[in-house]
Amino acid sequence: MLTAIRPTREKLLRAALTLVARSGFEAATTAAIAEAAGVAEGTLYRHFASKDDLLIEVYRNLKSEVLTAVEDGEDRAASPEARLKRWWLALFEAYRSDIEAFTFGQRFMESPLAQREGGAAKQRFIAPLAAIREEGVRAGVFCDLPQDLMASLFIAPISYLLKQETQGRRWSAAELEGAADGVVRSWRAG
Amino acid sequence: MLTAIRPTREKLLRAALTLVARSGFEAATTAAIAEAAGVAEGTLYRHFASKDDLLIEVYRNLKSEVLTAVEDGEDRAASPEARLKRWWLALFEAYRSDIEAFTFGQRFMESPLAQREGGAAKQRFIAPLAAIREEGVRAGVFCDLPQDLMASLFIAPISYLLKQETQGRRWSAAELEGAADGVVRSWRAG
DNA sequence: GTCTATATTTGGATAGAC
DNA sequence: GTCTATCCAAATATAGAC
Repeated sequence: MLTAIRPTREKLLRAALTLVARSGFEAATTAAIAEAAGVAEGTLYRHFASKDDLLIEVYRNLKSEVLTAVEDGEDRAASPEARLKRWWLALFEAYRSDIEAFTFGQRFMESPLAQREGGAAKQRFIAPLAAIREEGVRAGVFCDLPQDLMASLFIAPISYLLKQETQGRRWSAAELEGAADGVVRSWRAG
Repeated sequence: MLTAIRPTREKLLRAALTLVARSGFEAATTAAIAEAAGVAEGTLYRHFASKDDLLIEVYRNLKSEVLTAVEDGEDRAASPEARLKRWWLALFEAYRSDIEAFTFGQRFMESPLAQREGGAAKQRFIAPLAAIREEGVRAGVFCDLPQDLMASLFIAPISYLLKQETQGRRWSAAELEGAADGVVRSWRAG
């Protein structure tokens, strides 16, 4: 993410992301962001109207990146269960590949800025999942609970396992397989 | 929680909790906390050495309250699967009964203060869960994945579903039953 | 576009009267 | 124990030279 088309702007975005991920929102002052980006504090305001705008931009960028990475791996021919498992693993890997971005996202969502953002990105994540669920419910392999509940059973473990990776726990491929299988079972008709 | 043995102190603790839950960590300034508690700003420092100490105290109190509430409902005679489900529902209800405390906890854990707290409370949550898992693995009903992975599959949906309750989604008893059953299935041997 | 310097506000914390 | 008044540091944002 954050390609170098507009170098200073991208440096500021990545500096803010890194600061928040490593030291929390409190640490991401305009002075600290500018210093980490290697520019003067005043320069920040040539690229963003405010600090909040900068942080919201960071969040939108990273959501977009993760989504693009995940949408690639789809396989529409497979069974609902296989597709579910594959998508779970793909989403996990997408976040894991930029763990600082993941941590930023977690913190952003617990900040007051989250309300200003709106949550438009969320729907793009939900839609493909809803399609898999629908197909599985029709086939009788998935239980017929509300979509938002099923989505929570799917996404929550990703978030929790990644949080532990930020704290030093590294999940092996076999462990992730096991977790993905667990998530698939949690969706199964009783 | 926050009984009225030391009224001013408890008012400050609850004021801080409410402010963080409703408006985020940024909003919980010493001025705002004191005003919400109905005392002067200087008074805060008669009861706590610093603002951080106050917030850490809030967190420790709420963890302790939730744990006490949950430990009551244990039933050692039941099957591992039944105990797991019962404990999941009990933990959900314990947090739900003070949803502001839950939100505070989420935000606290994403703040730099989390590192200072240490996470001692976590072990008290894990231990009973580990016992249930052990028994189920021996009986061959649960799959044999690492304890921390199993714990994540268990706790993560609680956190996610509660977060949605803070945003207005109210889960019915039937939906929670369904979610709990899903969690139990996620633990089952493949 | 970027820098230096600075205006302005707000935050955490303390002093001292009551 | 509580309040009023205040100090000091830090944070956001702007002005103006280069």
